[in-house]
Amino acid sequence: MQVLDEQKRLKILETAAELFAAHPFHKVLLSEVAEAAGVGKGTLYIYFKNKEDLYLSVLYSGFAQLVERMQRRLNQNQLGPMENLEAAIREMVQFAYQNPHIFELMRTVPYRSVIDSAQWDSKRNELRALIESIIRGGIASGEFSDTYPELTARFIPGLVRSVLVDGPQSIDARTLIEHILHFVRAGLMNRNKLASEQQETRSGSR
Amino acid sequence: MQVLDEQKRLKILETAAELFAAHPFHKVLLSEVAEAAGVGKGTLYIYFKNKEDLYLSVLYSGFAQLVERMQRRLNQNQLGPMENLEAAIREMVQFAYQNPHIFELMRTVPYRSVIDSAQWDSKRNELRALIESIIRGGIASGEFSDTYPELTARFIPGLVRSVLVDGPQSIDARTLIEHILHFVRAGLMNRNKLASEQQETRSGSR
Amino acid sequence: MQVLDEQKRLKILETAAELFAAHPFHKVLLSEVAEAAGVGKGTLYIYFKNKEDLYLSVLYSGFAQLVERMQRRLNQNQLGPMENLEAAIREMVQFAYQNPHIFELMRTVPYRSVIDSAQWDSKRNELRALIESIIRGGIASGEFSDTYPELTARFIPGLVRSVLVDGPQSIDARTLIEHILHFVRAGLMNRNKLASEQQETRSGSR
Amino acid sequence: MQVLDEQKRLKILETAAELFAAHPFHKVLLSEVAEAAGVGKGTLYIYFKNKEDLYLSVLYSGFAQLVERMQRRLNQNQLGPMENLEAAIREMVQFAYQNPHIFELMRTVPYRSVIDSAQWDSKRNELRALIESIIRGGIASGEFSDTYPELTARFIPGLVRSVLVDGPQSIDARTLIEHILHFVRAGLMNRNKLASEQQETRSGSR
DNA sequence: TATGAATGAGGATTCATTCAT
DNA sequence: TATGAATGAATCCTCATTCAT
Repeated sequence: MQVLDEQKRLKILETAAELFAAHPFHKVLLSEVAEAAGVGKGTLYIYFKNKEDLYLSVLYSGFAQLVERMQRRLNQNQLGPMENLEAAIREMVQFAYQNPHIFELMRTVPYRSVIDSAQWDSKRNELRALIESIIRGGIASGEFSDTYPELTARFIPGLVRSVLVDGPQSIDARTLIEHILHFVRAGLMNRNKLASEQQETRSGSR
Repeated sequence: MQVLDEQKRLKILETAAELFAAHPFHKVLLSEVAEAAGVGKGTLYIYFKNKEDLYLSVLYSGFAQLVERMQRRLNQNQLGPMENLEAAIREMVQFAYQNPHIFELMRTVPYRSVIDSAQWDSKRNELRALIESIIRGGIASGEFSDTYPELTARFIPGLVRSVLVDGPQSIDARTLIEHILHFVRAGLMNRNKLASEQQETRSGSR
Repeated sequence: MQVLDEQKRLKILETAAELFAAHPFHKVLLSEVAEAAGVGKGTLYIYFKNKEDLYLSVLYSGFAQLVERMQRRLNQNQLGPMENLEAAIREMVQFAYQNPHIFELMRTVPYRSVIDSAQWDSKRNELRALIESIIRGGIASGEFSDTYPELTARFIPGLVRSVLVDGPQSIDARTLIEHILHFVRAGLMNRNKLASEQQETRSGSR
Repeated sequence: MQVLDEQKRLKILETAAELFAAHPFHKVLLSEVAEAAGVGKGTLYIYFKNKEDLYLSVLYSGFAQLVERMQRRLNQNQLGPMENLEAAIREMVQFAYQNPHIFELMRTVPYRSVIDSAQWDSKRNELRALIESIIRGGIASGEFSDTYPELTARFIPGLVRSVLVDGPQSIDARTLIEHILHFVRAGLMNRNKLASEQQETRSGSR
């Protein structure tokens, strides 16, 4: 199952992603995937062990993409914690709208299956860790205040997902981002710092 | 399809909920559901039209239960918006811990089906509407401030669910409730009211 | 896989036997077997695990039949060793003409497979043991002389089989039986006894 | 399909013989044959028309070898019919021990094929004819007595094979040869000649 | 000549659904 | 009403064969 033509593998993955996004697993026919990808049915079995492997590969690769995108974006421009968190949320929402089924999968891989699920778990943890590290950064710098950063790190993707349950069409991305940011900012806001700033402001205006 | 033995119907629903929560739709065999429920395969078709109907019924009945509980609690004691919201969240988390299977199923219906899934959708909307009405109540009374109450209403169950995907054992209910409440309070806090109250406080303390 | 309707199971087995006799394994379609047996394709899978299991079941049951027939015939009428051997050979040839593919299988089950192959080996050994016991009986009674009865016991089915390789049509059963008997009699003839009998005869005729 | 590299062709044949002997036709994959033979899958199609042709070629070449060896040995030293028969049997057993795969394949061709299996059949007939001619020679010279030489000619390879199905290790070649010879001698013995010789002997000894 | 990636016809197998009991 | 044996449409998957390189 060594990959032979990475280009072809990607083409299949892409095509399958579209179909799995549009229909549930058991309604997606491999014959359709093959045709849509412009390859023979047998070819699928050269690049993927079976239907399930193809499905999980779609999800894994999508997920890996998201994590990679977020990481790249964070490394790109060194910003403050809040800007980082905003960027992460924007990236996540954007990705979620483009790949609604990938995000749906964040619920965990449905069943302990073929694919090395340790690989999976680690990828999921990467996302969580990424968000958590941003939060902890903010706490360290005094900008954020959070008693349970590890819970908050799970909340954020959960907020994105909660809206997509009804399909992305139900709300536009911009609004969603804004509202999530509102909640996250409010929840992480350092009251003490805020209070002392207000104090200063009041003092200065006198 | 007049329901004949409500006890048996519930037993089937319960069993199916467990299985559908543990495995994806296409991996759940009706023969397994029947066996696990201690009925014959044919019996399933007396109580449910087909596999998909069974699936949707699981969702519907689960949500109906949750909604009913929440409504009862809210009617029980007439309180202010924040107390109501707190009660709703407590109820929801409690339910999630008691019925992890049902809550796990709070995901997209696997496919836009031939079958009329309106019934199930409407139950889901009821939950949303319930939460939303609490929020709108709070806005009306000036206690809350929220630009998109309909989004917030989706966020709340999403927060519960986001933590449970890794299994309820990963966090205790009390902590989860606290952290959700923290975020919800922060997000809904009426800054103006808060500010004016602080103003009053400061004025009064002088 | 508990047998449900033994009658139906036998019908399938019979039908499959005919088809497997007429065509090699991979040319026999289960759809054809099902149709010929007057059952649905799925029904085959109620009674047999899969195609291979069906195939091996055909062979095993055929083989068991042969052994049983031979045993019954031998028990029926208590005769001398030579008569027994003749009866066994007649039975075997007759069976071979009726079930050419079963006999072909005496070569050992093609590969260590699904079916409990210990069951198989024991059945094959039964046939061998049956013949061998007849021979040993003859040796004990002084009618036969054989240095390697265990080899001879293998020779006899081998003789039957050697002719069937070209298909039963190549020679008629009667002639085959005669010729096999000729060889077996000659090979097992007790020369000493013969000689002494001849001696007696000559003596008596003087 | 001009043969290009006889060495490679033989390597393929050898490998295929092993695999076809070890597994039934439909379980032998050409990909496995190719790999085991150390050639590409496509190469098989340069040397053989298709899978069936490969199979038949294995049989043909195996038999051709055996026939050739036997013929060479018979031509080598001009002897009497019994010595020839003995030599043939020794050669056959020896070959069987050296090439268990080929001998194992001395079974019915799996199916009456599209492909012309006449070639292979004719090789098999050559073996038979060779043995038969020895027998007929013996009959002509009065040394043998046989009502069905064509059957006997089939019996002899059948005797060899019957023992080898359980693996050659089960019996040593020398014993097998002896026992086969015993049966063949006994079966072909000219009773009249024997009788008259005995008569002579008795007469002479008086 | 040699290769092995690609192919797709062919067929085994599954499982939701039916229905005689 | 309850059952589970029977069904066969639906579909995954295999593997002999081809052909561009």
